[in-house]
Formats: sequence, structure tokens, C-alpha cells
Amino acid sequence: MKERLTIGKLAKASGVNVETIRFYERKGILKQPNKQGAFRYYPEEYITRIHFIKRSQELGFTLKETQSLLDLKIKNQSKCGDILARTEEKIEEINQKIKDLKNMKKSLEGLANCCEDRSLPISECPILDCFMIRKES
Amino acid sequence: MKERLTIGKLAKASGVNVETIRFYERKGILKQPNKQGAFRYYPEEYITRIHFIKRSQELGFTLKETQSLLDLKIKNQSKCGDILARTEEKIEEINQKIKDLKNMKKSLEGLANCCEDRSLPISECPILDCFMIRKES
DNA sequence: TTTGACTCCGTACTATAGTACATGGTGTAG
DNA sequence: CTACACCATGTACTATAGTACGGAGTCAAA
Repeated sequence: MKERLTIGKLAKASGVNVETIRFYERKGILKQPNKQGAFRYYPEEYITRIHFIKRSQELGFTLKETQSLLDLKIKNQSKCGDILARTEEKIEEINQKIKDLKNMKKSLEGLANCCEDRSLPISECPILDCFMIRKES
Repeated sequence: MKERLTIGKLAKASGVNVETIRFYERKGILKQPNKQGAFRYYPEEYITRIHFIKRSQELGFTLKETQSLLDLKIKNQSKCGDILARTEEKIEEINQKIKDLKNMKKSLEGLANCCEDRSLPISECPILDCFMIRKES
């Protein structure tokens, strides 16, 4: 055993499923390494690459966006500003999502306040009556 | 023409796609009405039902959750408190999502601040270097 | 050399929320 | 009565992010 990084060892080392790595390769997010013989043997840096993908997802980037981030990283014409732009777009997207969720929350709280007696039969539940009424915000 | 509400008219009246109504019926979210002849003819209240579903989605409920809301509405043992409980759970869920998004945002802003010169080649982009560093929050 | 663990590949399946389409049947207006 | 718009049904497809699995091939240790 020459301690080569097979897909199973890479998976264990980077904390993902073997199938996930194969999935990323199919999607073009990870490049298939040159095979020596029949198996894939990965350079060590693939561990970092997978961590990068996972971190990117934690930050709210989709796999597609992660791929484009990685593509930028590879192209040597890319400027640092390209990455910054992606980051700022994502911040804006997240701001919008937060706004949407806050609106939902406000509406739900309004509904919850409609309920004065939890033991009322559902036929007289004011929440369901309030349900269709939209706030004029 | 007896002005009966066929699926196409229901779709138009409630602002969804014909296929969507059929999809809801397959999922059990809408009950298929008794057919007179070969076609479905819907009572008028189906328009309200579809509006209810759509409103429920706007409030962050999934179709499955919407279905259980509608099920509660039908069962006459249900109490108003059941609906309130669902509403409060959903508020908690949304609070958690907002928290997660705010964490993402904070991290992304941290990354954006790493960038001092947009014209730097990507190989020297500090954002990508910062990427893997997690805040100890 | 044999065995057992691992790998390869393709395909199918999960969840969520629909959309699209082909084929054939129906209902009604002219 | 015929034409055309609409309906019924089933299946396949979209996006997102994987997971699961069957059957065949391979690598390495004993």
C-alpha cells in the first residue's frame, strides 16, 4: 500500500460521502484526477477543495455558484474584484431573504394574536379567518 | 353552457396553472370533486381553498404542512390551539432561519472586508484566503 | 493465488414544487 | 354533425443537492 488517496480515503478525510465526490465530478465541480490504472488517486489538495465547497455552501452559495467561484480561481485573468462582486451580490440576496422572512414572521405573529382561546373548536378559529387577510405593508 | 367550474376556469379564477391543480389533487392537498360525466366540476369554494394554499406558502408553510393545516380544519375535534401551535412552531423555524442567514451575512461581510484592492490578481485575493477561516462565534 | 474490501459506472431514487407533453376523450357552438 | 377548444391520464422533465444500489472490475494483504 503506497498510501495513495483513493476516493474512499478522500471522502473520509474531507467528511463527505463517496457518492458526493462522484456527484461533484459529474457536475464538473471537482475535476476527475488522472487515473493511474483503473482507480482515481487524488492529490492532497482535493481535501482543501472539498472543504472550500462545503464552506461555500455554508455561506449560502449554491453548487453552481461555488463552481463559478472555483472557475474564477483557476482563470488567471480574474481579479480580486470579481470575487468581491460575488460576495456583495450574495450579501444582497441574503438581505432580501431576511426581509422576506421577517415579513412572514410579522404576518404569523399577527395570526397568533388573533387567537384568544386555544380551546375553541376549529370552526370558530379566528386564525384561519385571519389567514386570508394580507397586511397592507 | 351551464357556467360550471371546470379545471381550466378554476385555474384562471384562482391564478394557478391547470397542472398545479392536478398536482395538488395527486398529492391529496385538494380533493378531486365528484365528476358529473367525464370532467371535474368544482364548487366555487375551491377558489378560496387554492388561495388558502397559496397564502399558506407565502407564510412559509410547505405543501405538506399546508395539507396538515387543511386536515385540522376538516377534523371537528381540532381545537384552535392546534392551529396556534403550528403557527408558533413556524415562527420559531423562521427565527432560526433568520439567525442562520445573519451568520452567513456576517461571515460574508468579513470576507468582503478582506479585499483591499479589487484589481489584484486572483492568486493574491485575500477573500479566498479568508474563505476557510471560520469565526469563533 | 485467493479473498475481501474497495472502486467503477450507470441508473434510479429521495425531497420540494411544480411544468410540459403526448394521446385520446368530451362538450358545446355554429 | 363536425370542428375545435378544452379535459383526462400518465409519464417525463425542470431545478437543487445529494443518496442508494446492482453488477462488474481491481488492488493489496495474507
